[in-house]
Amino acid sequence: MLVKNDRQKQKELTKNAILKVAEEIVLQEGWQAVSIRKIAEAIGYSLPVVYNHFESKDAIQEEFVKNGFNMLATAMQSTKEKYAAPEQQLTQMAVTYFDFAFQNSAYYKMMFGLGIPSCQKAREIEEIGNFSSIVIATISNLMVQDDEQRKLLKFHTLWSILHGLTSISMVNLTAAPDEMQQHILLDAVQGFIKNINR
Amino acid sequence: MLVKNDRQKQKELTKNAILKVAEEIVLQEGWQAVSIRKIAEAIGYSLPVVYNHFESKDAIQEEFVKNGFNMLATAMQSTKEKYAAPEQQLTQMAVTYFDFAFQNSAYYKMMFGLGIPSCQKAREIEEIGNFSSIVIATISNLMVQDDEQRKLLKFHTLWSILHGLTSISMVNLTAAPDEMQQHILLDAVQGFIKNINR
DNA sequence: TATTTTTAGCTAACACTGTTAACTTATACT
DNA sequence: AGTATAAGTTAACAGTGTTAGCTAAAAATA
Repeated sequence: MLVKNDRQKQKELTKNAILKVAEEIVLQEGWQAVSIRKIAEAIGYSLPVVYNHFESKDAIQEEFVKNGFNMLATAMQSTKEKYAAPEQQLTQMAVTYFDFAFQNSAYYKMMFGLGIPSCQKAREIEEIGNFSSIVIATISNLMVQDDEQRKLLKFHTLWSILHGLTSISMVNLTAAPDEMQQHILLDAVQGFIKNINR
Repeated sequence: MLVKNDRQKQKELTKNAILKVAEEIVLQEGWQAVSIRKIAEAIGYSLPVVYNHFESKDAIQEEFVKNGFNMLATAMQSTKEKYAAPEQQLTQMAVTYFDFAFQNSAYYKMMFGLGIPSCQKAREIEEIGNFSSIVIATISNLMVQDDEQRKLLKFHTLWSILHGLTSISMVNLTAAPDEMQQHILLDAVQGFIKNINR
């Protein structure tokens, strides 16, 4: 005979179990490998029990998104409190962001819908090389010293800026209006160009 | 009676038809909604015919990635040729990149495995707001003028930089070694800080 | 305490999915 | 004309998300 509180406690327990199992599968095989049946078996219940805790598979993903952003927010907040100067705060918060993404990659992938398109093969696609060359050639003309390593670094920086802006506004996470997008783009690229020779 | 050339022509034709159908479905419902059966019906053949042109569903996606990077490369090359000064080249190439992503969003989503996590709901998740506030508060301390609109712009710029770097190195598209990642990150963020007051 | 109501859990099914094996039909070549 | 080859078919396997309908146990009521 369970009191109301014990019930709720039990419910939360299995809910956490579900999320934990899902996280493990995501880490090893990706979100598409997560199945309600696998989860059910892992937590020792039959299939429809999962639906008592989550309305759908998408709802599980949504939980990851929410939890993920909460974890990220608290991590960055605590980093911020360790430093006084805003410059240092921002720089260290950037490191925290990056670390969070890789230490909790299951969450990060959910948060931005990264489907991991064949991580293994991605590097072998030569078409990407063509694209890189064109950009690197242009960057090269802006740089005073001819350091191959630095060119590569600058290329990756620029590509990150472009892809980041693009995918964030594509996933529609922000409420930024359309006319703002162009400003963000130019703002970021001009900052990149200004900083290109250190 | 078809000659060898006609055969190959026919084969390429249906291959293109497959890709076109896939593209349409991706645009309207996303990659996960693409099914071999839907494709087969749309091109007027039975199911296994699709497998004569593509080894698997993943192979179709890979074709999108390759074609996508080719299209992107040629678009950026042609933009580059329209300008003389490297600063202008780079700026306009950034615009081209951005435009490509949205005009060919089916391709771009494939190229980076963007799964579109509930585009509709994404904006309603308040957890994202918490995260934003923390970063904006820090950015605010670095800015001399107190323009709310500009703060938002700078936040999106920084977030784009962070997410771009993170997801590109997570998808493992680049051959950048691990110790370079940190450099890219700091390079980008310091460029951002330097440029924060225009 | 006995009876009803609510809850928890189950099995079984539906309508899909990617993928493949085995068969049939039409075309091309000797 | 007869045979090899290619093209295309149906049917099945193993898996997916999701739901309807049933059973057994616990909680609440009388």
